[in-house]
Amino acid sequence: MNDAPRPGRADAGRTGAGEAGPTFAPLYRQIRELLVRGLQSGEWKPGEAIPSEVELAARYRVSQGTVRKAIDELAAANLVVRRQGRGTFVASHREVRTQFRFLRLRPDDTAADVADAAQPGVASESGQGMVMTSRVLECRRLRAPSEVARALALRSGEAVVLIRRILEADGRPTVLDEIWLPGSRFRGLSAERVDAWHGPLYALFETEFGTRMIRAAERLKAIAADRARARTLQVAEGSPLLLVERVSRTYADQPVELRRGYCVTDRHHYYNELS
Amino acid sequence: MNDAPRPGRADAGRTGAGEAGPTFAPLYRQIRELLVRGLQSGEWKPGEAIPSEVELAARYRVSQGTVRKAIDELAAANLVVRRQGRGTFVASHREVRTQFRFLRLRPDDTAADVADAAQPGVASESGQGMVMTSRVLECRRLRAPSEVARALALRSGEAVVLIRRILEADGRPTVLDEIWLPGSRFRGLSAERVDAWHGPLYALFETEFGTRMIRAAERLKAIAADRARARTLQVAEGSPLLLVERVSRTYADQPVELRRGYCVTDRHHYYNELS
DNA sequence: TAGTGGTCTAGACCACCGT
DNA sequence: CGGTGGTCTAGACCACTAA
Repeated sequence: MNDAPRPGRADAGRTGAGEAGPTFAPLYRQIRELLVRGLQSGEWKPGEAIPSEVELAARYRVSQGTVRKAIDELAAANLVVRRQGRGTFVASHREVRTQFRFLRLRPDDTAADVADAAQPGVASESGQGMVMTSRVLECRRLRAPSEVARALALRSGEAVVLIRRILEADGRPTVLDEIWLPGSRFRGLSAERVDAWHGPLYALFETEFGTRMIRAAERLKAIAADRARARTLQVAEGSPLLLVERVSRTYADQPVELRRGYCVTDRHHYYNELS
Repeated sequence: MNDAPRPGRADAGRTGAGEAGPTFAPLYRQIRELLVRGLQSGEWKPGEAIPSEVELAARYRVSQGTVRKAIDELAAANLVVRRQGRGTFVASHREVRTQFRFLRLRPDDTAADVADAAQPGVASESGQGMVMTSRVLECRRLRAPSEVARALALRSGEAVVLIRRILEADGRPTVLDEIWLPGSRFRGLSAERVDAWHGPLYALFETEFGTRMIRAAERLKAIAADRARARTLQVAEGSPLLLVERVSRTYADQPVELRRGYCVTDRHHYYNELS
């Protein structure tokens, strides 16, 4: 990162210094991006430890404090998990801590939620009993409809995979998921493969297809169940359903999943915390 | 915070050291709590600057770095806003930056949202045109129903204020809000007062009643419009509505608002980002 | 015991802001 | 210009974990 004893200059050795590009980022942000590149390239895989702070400081010729600040941001973005005395690990959807991060639907009874939620971020972790069983209705490959192509940043007509599945809670159909994935990333994906997998879908994607979902944006609407979906969810036609439309992204903000979840919210609700 | 030259001891001068209480927090966390107390007590009011980092460091006999880390956490929790070269300011619902923080309903057309959202937190700030006009239907005082009392941590039967209002977008009724507030905190609140106020409701609460909403938890459901609400919202009875139930809290996690918003989501959606 | 992340300090310099 | 937050460093010590 720097070559000689540096007199505290904040921008020594900046990438692209002096060029027309965007304003230059501080050192710790450059380090952060280098680390992200390491994660993206698979240099360090989910569940594994990244090098220690001192080692990274030596590698990049930077103080430990600077590396620390870089890692702090990665931890805040849930790309990495710190464990005192052990090291810093690449986040994985296989771990219990993180696997409920993208699952906001909860059973109503949960005494937690609105009631307590004394600790800002911690309350969400208590969501345990959420054992919904998945049943795949179909999994087929087709050409992307234009609106799916747009969401996934594909050319219209490119190959995509469509998974339709039901999530059941206590034997009751609760969520109908329609999941669109880019065909190129998910070659061998099949209904059997999904059904055989025990655990979160994102863990399957991460382990078997090397695609880690990093963040997502959701739009929620209340809609009336059409005939087909009402039937599938075993509710009356016209019943109110919560539609959760999600676009998930991996490193470099590349969209890799479009998901529409149609949720029966008689016994469940979507939980969110604002701050 | 400490008395003499301290040899790097991490827990010198801890509050309650040696007692049975919870495990002791690091220095910067104690400082953070002191600052929160200052905010809570009104020592520094919304919009005002808090003392500079060096001044606080001197006051608490701590290094600037420790104060900095404390303030970092307050900034992360949106209690405070840093402005380089100017100072650190108490967050206020009167400011444009923060006033859309608790408003997740957006018009569908928004080209942003799911489509781009290139920067995690930044995308949300673009929500500008959200100019919905408020019309108060009623504002009355009554005894808290048990379930409202529970949410607001009041004794059942204590005085509460109920505000019912309509939010209109482009002249169309879009949200029906039922807002419950503890009577004790909101003495002079009336329909006229709310109607006369231009700007976010939370800005009114903050400025006129000294109650700042810090964070909130929401539960969302899709429900069918009953006769009364359908009429108010000018939709067909049985139409799907997005019910957003929110409990807002102020300092010390005290609940001070229970709000139920019934949203027509034909032209709008609830937006959320996961990470 | 050795290695890791976590805390705290002290001091330097920078970028930005208002006067 | 002086003051503020922002970056970076170097070094000390702590708490925790695993061997």
